[in-house]
Parts: sequence; structure tokens; C-alpha cells
Amino acid sequence: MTWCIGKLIKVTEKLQTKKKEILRAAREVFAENSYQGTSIKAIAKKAKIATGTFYLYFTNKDALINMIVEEMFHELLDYIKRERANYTDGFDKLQASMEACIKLFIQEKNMAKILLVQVPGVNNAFNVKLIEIENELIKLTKEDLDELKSQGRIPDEDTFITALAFVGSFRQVIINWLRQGKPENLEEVCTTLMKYNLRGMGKSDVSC
Amino acid sequence: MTWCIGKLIKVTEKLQTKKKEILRAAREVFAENSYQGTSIKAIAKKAKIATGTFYLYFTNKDALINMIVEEMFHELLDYIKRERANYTDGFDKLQASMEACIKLFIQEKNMAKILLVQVPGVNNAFNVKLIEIENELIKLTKEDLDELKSQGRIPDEDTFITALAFVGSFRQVIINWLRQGKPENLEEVCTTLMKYNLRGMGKSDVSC
DNA sequence: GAATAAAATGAATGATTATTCATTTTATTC
DNA sequence: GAATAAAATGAATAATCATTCATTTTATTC
Repeated sequence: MTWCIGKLIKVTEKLQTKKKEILRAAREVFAENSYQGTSIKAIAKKAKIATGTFYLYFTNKDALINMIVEEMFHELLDYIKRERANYTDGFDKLQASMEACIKLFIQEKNMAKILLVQVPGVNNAFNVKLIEIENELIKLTKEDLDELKSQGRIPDEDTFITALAFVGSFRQVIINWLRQGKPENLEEVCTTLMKYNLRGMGKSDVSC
Repeated sequence: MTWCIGKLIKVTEKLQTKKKEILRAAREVFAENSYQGTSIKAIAKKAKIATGTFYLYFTNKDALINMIVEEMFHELLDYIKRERANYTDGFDKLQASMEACIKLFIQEKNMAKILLVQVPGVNNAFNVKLIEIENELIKLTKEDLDELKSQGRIPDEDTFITALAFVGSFRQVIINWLRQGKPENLEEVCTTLMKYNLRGMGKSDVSC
């Protein structure tokens, strides 16, 4: 066999494509069933491969879920950070973060289901990863709040608690939307929710 | 055997006592492990009975978890309703609800862990029950908000969303406390959190 | 198009664990 | 304190799935 870099790249590309296909299928199955309720057989079926083939691409089930959560971690945070980058004002950054989050969750409902509904009850490595994502989001929020506080635009209160309250209020609305389809139009209520939180953190600007 | 009502009562009491003991043990095990991670063997060990004995008191694992969630459902909501009953003012009722919730969760940390961390990821009947509890709490909150709105004490906004935001902010803080031990003193931050939410809903009273 | 290598297959394995049941232990009755 | 009934036991059963591996299929090379 002649050594051929072009071919090698093609082969690994093909492998990657198949791996991605498995990941895509797994996300779908996992979004509808819990971790334990998701069988490799079901994932393989959805990906149109044999169960054994799965193990050519992933060492085991845990590695798969780990990769799914990790991927989502980056998709979500990268998107949020990209959207935030368009603003410098603290309030604007907060708003951009949440709008990005909601926009992505509407677009990728499976991601929302996995991150907010399915993974949280599994008590192992993924939960640690999940907590990492949430902490990162809370950290971003807290940074904005600290900035606003130092500018004297919000009252002097524990910004960590405020950040938790802010994130928590959105999370609850999103979870309700996922589980019960209410509110029907998630994007629409975003305004009400944002107003609630801006008042909550004590926005004292005379803007608008 | 002579028929003897006193004895009969004693026997059923003993049965109930044992059932309660199993429930108590199960709560402990379940709070530390996920639903799937909780084995009947482990529960039996903690309750100091043989695994087979478990099935004399519960038809199966699902029935047990169901009963645990149901029990907690009533413990929590009864307590909240009792505390609320001491107040007539909408804001006071809201505050009493949340203070009751937090007080109970501090006192019975296992309950909080099971209701907020362990059960949510299990996708079956318990989740339906769990959603019921949450809906009930949100309904109570919404009622208070509607009352306040009709009195012109908060601005005219979607009270359902406001109720979700209110409950969600507390939930997030409690979950963070359970998972990461921060904030250390949950009761203390309750004030900050309550202030946040009162501002959020647009409390326009000039009380204090 | 034969020979070789790479991928894919899915039945078999093995580990786990809920549930059962034949047996033993404990309690009750006379 | 027999005789009987009620409770408790834990090894055996059965079902579920993640994982493996001998075999087959497909692709690649000359």
C-alpha cells in the first residue's frame, strides 16, 4: 500500500462522520429516556448500526454520555460568550446571556432536555460536569453583577445569591416549558422574565 | 383464638412501625444514591431486615419510591399551608411559604435531596408526582400574586411567569446548597432572596 | 480478481439486581 | 409446652443490558 496522506485524512474523516452520527442518534434517544433507560441497543438502532459497532467508536456508555455533555457544555457556553461579546454594559451582557441561552434551547430542545431534565438525576461523573456548566454560567452572571455593583448601579447585596436567583428563575421557566409545554412561547416571556430580574437586582438606571 | 380487637390493633401497629422503619431507611439510602443506584438489598441492610422481608411490606421498588415521594408531597405542602394560614396579606403569605419550605428542607435535608436532586432524572411515574408537587407550590404562589395584582400592589404582568421565577430562584439556591454547600447558611440568605423577589414582582408598598 | 486489511455484525457472555419461594424462626393460642 | 399461625430469611430465579468476540461483509491494494 502506498503511503498517501490524502487517503488517510479521508478515512479518519469518515470515522468522524460515523462517530458524529452515533452522537446525534444518542442525543435523540437520551433526550427521551433517562440515562439508565437509554440502552446501547436503542442508540445503535437509531444510528442504523449493530450494537457491536458502537464499541468501535466509544469505549463504553459512560464515555458516550460524557462526550455528549461535554459537547453541549461547549456549544452552550461558546454561544453565550459570543453573544455577550457584542455588549459592554453589564445589564446588556446579562440580557444577552439569557437570550442566547433561550434561543439555543428553543433551537436544540434535546440539549435542553438532556442538560436540564435527564442528566441531573444521575449521580456520577456527568453530574460533576453538569455542575461545572452551571457554575460557569453563574460565574459569568456574578461577574456582570459585581461590575454593576462597583458602578453603583445596583444595591450592595450578595451577588452570588443574586446570580443564583437570576439563573434559577430562567431555569424554572425553561424546565416548565420542556415538561409541560407552558409557557407556549418561551421567547415571548423572556421579556417579562428579564424585567422581573432587572427589578429584582435593583436596577436603578433611568434608561428606556 | 379469641377475637380481640386490642390485639389486632397492636399487630397492625407493629406492622406499620416496621413499614415506617423501612421507609426511613429507604429515604436515607435514596438520598445518597440515584433511584437506579438504590438497591433493595442496600435498603434492607439499612433497615436491618432480609431482602425478602422488604416484599412483605411493599409490592415492589416502584411502590416504595412512590410512597416516599407521596409522603414528602404531603409533609411539605401541609407544612407550607399551615404556615401560610397565619397570614392574610399576600406578601406575607408568599414569604411564609418560602420560609416554611426552607425551614423544612434544612431540617430534613434528605427530603430536599430526594425531591430536588434524585427524583427529577427518573423518567416515570414519580416524575409525574413530582411535577404535581411543584405545580401545587406554583399554584399557591400564583394565587397570592393574583391577589396582589387585583389589589394594585404589583404591576400588571403574567403572574404565572412571575410565580415560576419566584419558585425557581429559591429552588436554584437550595440546589446549590445541597450540591456544593454554598451558601453555607441557607436560612440567612433567605432575606436577600426574598428582597430580590419582592423587588422583582414590583412591590410598590411603602411598608417595612 | 485474488489477497489482504478494515469495518461491521449480532449472538453469546457476564454482571447486576429485582423478585420469588421453600425453609426456618418467632409468636400466639389452647 | 405442643400445635398452629405469622413473620422473616436469603439462596435461587429471572430478566435486563453492557460488553465482547468469532465470524462475515466491505473496501483496498497490487
